[in-house]
Amino acid sequence: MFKRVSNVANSPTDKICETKCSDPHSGAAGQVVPLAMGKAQKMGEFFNVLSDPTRLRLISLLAEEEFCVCDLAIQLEMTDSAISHQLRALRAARLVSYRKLGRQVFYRLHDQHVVDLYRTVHEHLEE
Amino acid sequence: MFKRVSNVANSPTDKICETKCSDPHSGAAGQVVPLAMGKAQKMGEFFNVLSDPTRLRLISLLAEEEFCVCDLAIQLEMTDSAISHQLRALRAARLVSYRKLGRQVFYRLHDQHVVDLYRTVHEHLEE
DNA sequence: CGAATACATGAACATATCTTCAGGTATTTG
DNA sequence: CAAATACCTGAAGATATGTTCATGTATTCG
Repeated sequence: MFKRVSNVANSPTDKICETKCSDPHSGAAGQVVPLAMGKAQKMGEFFNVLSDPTRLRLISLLAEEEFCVCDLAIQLEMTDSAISHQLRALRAARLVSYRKLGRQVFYRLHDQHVVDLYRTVHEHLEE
Repeated sequence: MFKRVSNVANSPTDKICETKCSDPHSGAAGQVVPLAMGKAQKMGEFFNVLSDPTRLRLISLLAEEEFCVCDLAIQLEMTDSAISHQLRALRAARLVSYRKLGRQVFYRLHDQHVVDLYRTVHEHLEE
């Protein structure tokens, strides 16, 4: 009993609060397993892309229509470079697509799913 | 024409790419306004809380049932302190509620909305 | 072709973030 | 009451992040 099962990271002095899940390996009833590390990492990275104000403002514009980098920079009153860096992050997360037209690059949201998520949270915070 | 309207932050040498939004103040047709700075900040903070793997794993557990701090620490194989710090962040964001029972504190998700958002994104990343 | 424009990129710097460590409070138990 | 337990908190250190600056590439135009 009270085995901590190689709980390496825990405090030096093992404590005893076995409310309902003392030994995860005892095939008890309420088997609740946390999200796996890898998936938690991926999911965190996804939310992290949405955690920057500049990127959210870009998304708010692209939710309306397509824009080239320069216009985005003008509307947000930031340098082309800063915008380009952030668009790079949005591209890496596959949240935006783009098409080249001459020397301009027009960005748009990759799919409706992003817009839905954005609007859902936007409304949720309007309280 | 070509007024940049106090575009202080932009590059030193003003450039000229007036695709469709040169002067936001000219009451033109496609009036697209970015998300306000303040709201973008708030929204970013919200997503930021969900951008940490540990907090997401906590949410994944609390989506199933109520847990005390110690049990959460055991399941995630982390120190009570680390968990407590993260629960503090989740509390500040009003994502979790808690009730004290003796010397234990049981946490639960504040409302179903969080669970919905978590599950939506979770499924979205399962591709 | 050469200059200007539109965009991308790497390095650097300042700032933010997360875990650990060392304590501190409150409740329970012997 | 004293010790142990459950949890909280501030400071510190390592790491991650975002903007700026300087530069590079590609396209257009004179």
